[in-house]
Amino acid sequence: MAKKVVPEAERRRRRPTRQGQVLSEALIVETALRMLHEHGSAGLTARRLGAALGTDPSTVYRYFAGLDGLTRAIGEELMGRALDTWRATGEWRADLRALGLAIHASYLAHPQAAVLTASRVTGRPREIEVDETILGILRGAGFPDVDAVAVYHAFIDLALAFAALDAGALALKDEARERDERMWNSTYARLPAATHPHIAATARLLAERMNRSAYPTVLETLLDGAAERLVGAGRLGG
Amino acid sequence: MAKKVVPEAERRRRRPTRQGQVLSEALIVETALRMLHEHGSAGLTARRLGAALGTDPSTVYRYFAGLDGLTRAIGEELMGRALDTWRATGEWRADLRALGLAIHASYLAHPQAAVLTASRVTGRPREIEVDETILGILRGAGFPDVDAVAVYHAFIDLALAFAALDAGALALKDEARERDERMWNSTYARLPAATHPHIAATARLLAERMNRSAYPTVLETLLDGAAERLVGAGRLGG
DNA sequence: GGCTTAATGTCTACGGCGTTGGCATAAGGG
DNA sequence: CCCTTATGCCAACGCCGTAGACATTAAGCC
Repeated sequence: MAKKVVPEAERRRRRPTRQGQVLSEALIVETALRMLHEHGSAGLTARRLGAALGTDPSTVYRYFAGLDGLTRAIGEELMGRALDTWRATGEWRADLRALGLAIHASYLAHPQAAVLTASRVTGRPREIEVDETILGILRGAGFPDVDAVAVYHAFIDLALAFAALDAGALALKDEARERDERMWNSTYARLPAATHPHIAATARLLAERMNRSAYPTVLETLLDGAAERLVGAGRLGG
Repeated sequence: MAKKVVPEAERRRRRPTRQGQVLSEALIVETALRMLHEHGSAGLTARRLGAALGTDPSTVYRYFAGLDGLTRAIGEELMGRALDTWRATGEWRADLRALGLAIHASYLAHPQAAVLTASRVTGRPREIEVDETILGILRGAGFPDVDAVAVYHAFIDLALAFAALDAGALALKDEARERDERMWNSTYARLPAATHPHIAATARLLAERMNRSAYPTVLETLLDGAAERLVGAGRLGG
């Protein structure tokens, strides 16, 4: 832990860096995102961040409790961006679908960052806002609380899990360019039918499909399941 | 990259370490897994591994192309273990369910290792074997190739994505003990109903549910969806 | 059994990392 | 205008992954 981290809200003095840069949490997060894009998911280092900000590396520790704290703030930022692009329509299925895709897309827009953050629960405001929103959609649609919580749990974990998985693939593609991308066209497509009949038989279909995300399909399946739960509950409840 | 990595199969000379240890890929992977358990997911370092093996750290590079190569071998090992605990029954739904749960369980048995490997596609033998198995189950059950591939894609990505997500939570719990675990009982349970009515209304249900994995539920939903796809295809095809 | 050769383990070193503690300084309140 | 202290800067610590040169010894051959 650094000496003491002053929360952004209580910050008064804004002493500029030797190079004239005035720091803030937002600026640091933004710069970190850019560095992740430029140098890959392992490229976020205090020293490089300092250089990019025109600052001594250790200054970052006045704003975040270590790089780990910065990482959590980045996750919070991505979640916030998802929420900002989303609009409610009142139709629960459409709203959930759009929100799920927005979260997924927001993380995939910064795959190198997503790799670091998507599987972490931060408990920060924007993340809580997303949770509240999802529960609101479900309870508003008439799901009994037990079902609303069950669907919420599946929904949010699905979104985050696929965000992390797909971001991993995408980040790898950017970093170790194409090595992985061609796996399905090279390694898998060349397996002999004698030892791997099923892969051999479907190689073309696999190559077509495996470079896309399974998330939209799985999400739709989940929504189907939820819809059935809803009519079931309706029958019982009223 | 190290100087040159000799594949395990072509290894002849087995010169023991100064401390009498005879090395092998298997021994190194096993030791790495133990170290991950003992020191957490960031605790796998060449130096520590060397110490645990009674070896100079750089020796590891004779067996793996860097720690990254070792990491991939660990992933392969976990996937192999999942396959080894699984038995086919001939009933596609039961077989898929069991295989999915086996993969998930195998990774969660070593959460710190799973965090490092679950979102990486290795293209190594046991991983390919799993893929072949899944496709075999689906095609054997009568799924047309297009559907088999679609369900396969959703199935394997779902298993890996949740393995990574849940392992992340579990590894965190072991390392930063309970800080995260109590999130749902502390942070979330204390949100005022005025600002977060839906979370407040369901706080008790959330606390109960959020510390378990959503994977079994989601997997079941996916299998439901697949079953409907199958009867649909049956109607069209025959 | 002795010789050769190259596989394997060991040593040393490089550049980079996160993080801390002490210090200088200038912003803002009075 | 002075005081306080938040804030930025500096130097240093103990890690890290990994490469290159070197030492040793097992295996293959006669």
